[in-house]
Amino acid sequence: MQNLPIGTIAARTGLAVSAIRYYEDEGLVHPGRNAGGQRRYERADIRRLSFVMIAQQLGFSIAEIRNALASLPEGRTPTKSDWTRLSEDFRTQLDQRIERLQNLRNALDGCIGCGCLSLETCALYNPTDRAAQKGAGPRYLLGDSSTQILSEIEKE
Amino acid sequence: MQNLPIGTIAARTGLAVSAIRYYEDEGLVHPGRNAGGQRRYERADIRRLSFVMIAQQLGFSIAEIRNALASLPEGRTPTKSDWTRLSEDFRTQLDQRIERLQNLRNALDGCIGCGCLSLETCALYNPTDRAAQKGAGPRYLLGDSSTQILSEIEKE
DNA sequence: GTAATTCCTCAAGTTAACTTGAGCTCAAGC
DNA sequence: GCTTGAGCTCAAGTTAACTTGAGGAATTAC
Repeated sequence: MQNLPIGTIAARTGLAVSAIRYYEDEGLVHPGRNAGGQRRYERADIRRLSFVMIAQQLGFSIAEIRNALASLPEGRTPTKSDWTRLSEDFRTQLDQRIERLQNLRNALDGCIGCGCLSLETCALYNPTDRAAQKGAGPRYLLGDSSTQILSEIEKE
Repeated sequence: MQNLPIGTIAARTGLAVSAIRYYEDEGLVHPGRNAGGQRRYERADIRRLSFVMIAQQLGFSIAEIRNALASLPEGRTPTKSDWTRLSEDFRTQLDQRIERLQNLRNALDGCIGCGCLSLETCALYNPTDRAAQKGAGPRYLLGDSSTQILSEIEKE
């Protein structure tokens, strides 16, 4: 339970040995060492690494995953409630991603989908109530970094 | 309509000039050249590049976007129905992504969320009806490449 | 007890998606 | 008509997330 070598972890997670070592460099796992200096993992690390893989699939970066994993205890094997807490935060982020994708899909349906990209009334340009936005200017679906995409689509 | 320089395109899309040139190398736009050898874009290219930006936001790779754009005509300005066709395919892919995220969220709710990662009945392991899966083995939520994640979660 | 595995470190390479810089040419303004 | 801001090309650098390789040590198997 306290002494699994890296090859075993690799076999059981499907990760490459090099990837597991990389994750250690990135602070996602913290295996111990045996007398000969080889890494020794606990069973809990398999779950930890599985979480990393799932999160990666969902498009989270290693930095974000490290952040999420920070809520797990290092000294002891995580309990159910440790995992629950972690996955609640994680779920919140997931929900946001899903919502964003859905908003975009809906907007695309009404905008690119109808070929109307150039219209003033384009849903991508003004998802909510246009009249209500005076001083601050319009808010966009894609977030701040993409503001210009949409205002430019409108101009065309 | 036929002679916008790259700086104008950059200003109107919010893309960096270097990014626009990069997209040309990647085959996403095909501007003409003027007598002096400078790139000259059409208005339609702004929409084309806007589409690239939106697709990027949605997590599509340049290769995927190039593929999607392949359904647009090169010789003439795309019509409404050209865009409609493109965005229908695109929407299908979007729908799949959203569905996948939702499946995962639901599975996480019932699995990592409850701390049950080790259970035989784990939703991540067997999202549908386990009894119905005999010869082919279980199907997983994360897709083929992640098969091992989930079977290993179950073992733990 | 030795041969075959497995593991270790550290440096360098890889892919995607761009940016930066050098050195040089075009074009637009006054 | 020349100065100055755009553009051009091509090579090299950048970040994320890893992989590959070299050279050597620890384990395991028989």
